[in-house]
Amino acid sequence: MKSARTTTAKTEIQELIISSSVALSHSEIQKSLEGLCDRVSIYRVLERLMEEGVIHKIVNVDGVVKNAWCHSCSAKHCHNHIHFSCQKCKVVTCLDNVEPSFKLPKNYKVSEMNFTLPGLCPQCS
Amino acid sequence: MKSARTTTAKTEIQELIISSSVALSHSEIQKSLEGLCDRVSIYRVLERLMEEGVIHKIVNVDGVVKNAWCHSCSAKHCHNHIHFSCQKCKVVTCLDNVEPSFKLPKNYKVSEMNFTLPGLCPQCS
DNA sequence: TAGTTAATGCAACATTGTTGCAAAAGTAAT
DNA sequence: ATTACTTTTGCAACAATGTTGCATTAACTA
Ligand SMILES: [Mn+2]
Ligand SMILES: [Mn+2]
Ligand SMILES: [Zn+2]
Ligand SMILES: [Zn+2]
Repeated sequence: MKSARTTTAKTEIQELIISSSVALSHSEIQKSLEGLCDRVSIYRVLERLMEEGVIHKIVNVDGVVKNAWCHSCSAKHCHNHIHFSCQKCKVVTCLDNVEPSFKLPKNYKVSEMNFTLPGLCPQCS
Repeated sequence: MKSARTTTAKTEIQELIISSSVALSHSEIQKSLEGLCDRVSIYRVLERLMEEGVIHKIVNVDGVVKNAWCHSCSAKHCHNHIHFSCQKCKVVTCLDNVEPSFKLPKNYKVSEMNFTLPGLCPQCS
């Protein structure tokens, strides 16, 4: 019965992600924290937040992993919304209410969805 | 006016990707080639094939980059089809004729599409 | 066949992420 | 407040992936 503990690192990282309007990468989080904790700890806190189901990861087209707070998924932890990835300002945004529809061939069992659209965001276009 | 040259490495890698029914990662290609060329050369050949517009990259949910031959995009180099990523056998497949539809907010200019669905493929489910 | 230059091999490096283990810190009971 | 217990952290070391510079090799052209 291991119980989670409230630490400065976890609180700070959590607040950072909650208050951010865009998804954050590990390196972006590290810069914001300014040496508050080790880089390994950031990975472990993110891992913990994932297990708690309060954040989700977005693997960008360039391979950079971004972390975003789960705003839309309340009861069941799902995120089948689209992510927009601006090629100019490098910002990744959750388009929480844009959910694509498609028809899959038989016998494919989907467990998750990962949609990322590179392009130009409203600010940059 | 630099002109491309036909080399063993390029020919081999190209044939490997063409004849494969699934998308291939760098390490998978390297294993198949059995020391035919340096790993850096593989990266450079893949880069070249990308520029030629004959292959496309798929960034998997686990961050692994897979390379696939462009079968569906003939004239214009586009790949707005879905990719299925089996969590059991780790295979990534292009579902060339599954194209999702969605409605984006104004002022977003999409240049590419990236759809990946993790789950269980027909063989594994 | 010789000259030109694209492509390669090699070493060195950067970035991202993982693991083991001892030290530190959070939590609850005394 | 002190103690005991266990989670979380810091550090070092490592692995995987990708990039760059430069000398050498090899493909194409004349
Ligand atoms: Mn999202
Ligand atoms: Mn594809
Ligand atoms: Zn932008
Ligand atoms: Zn499978």
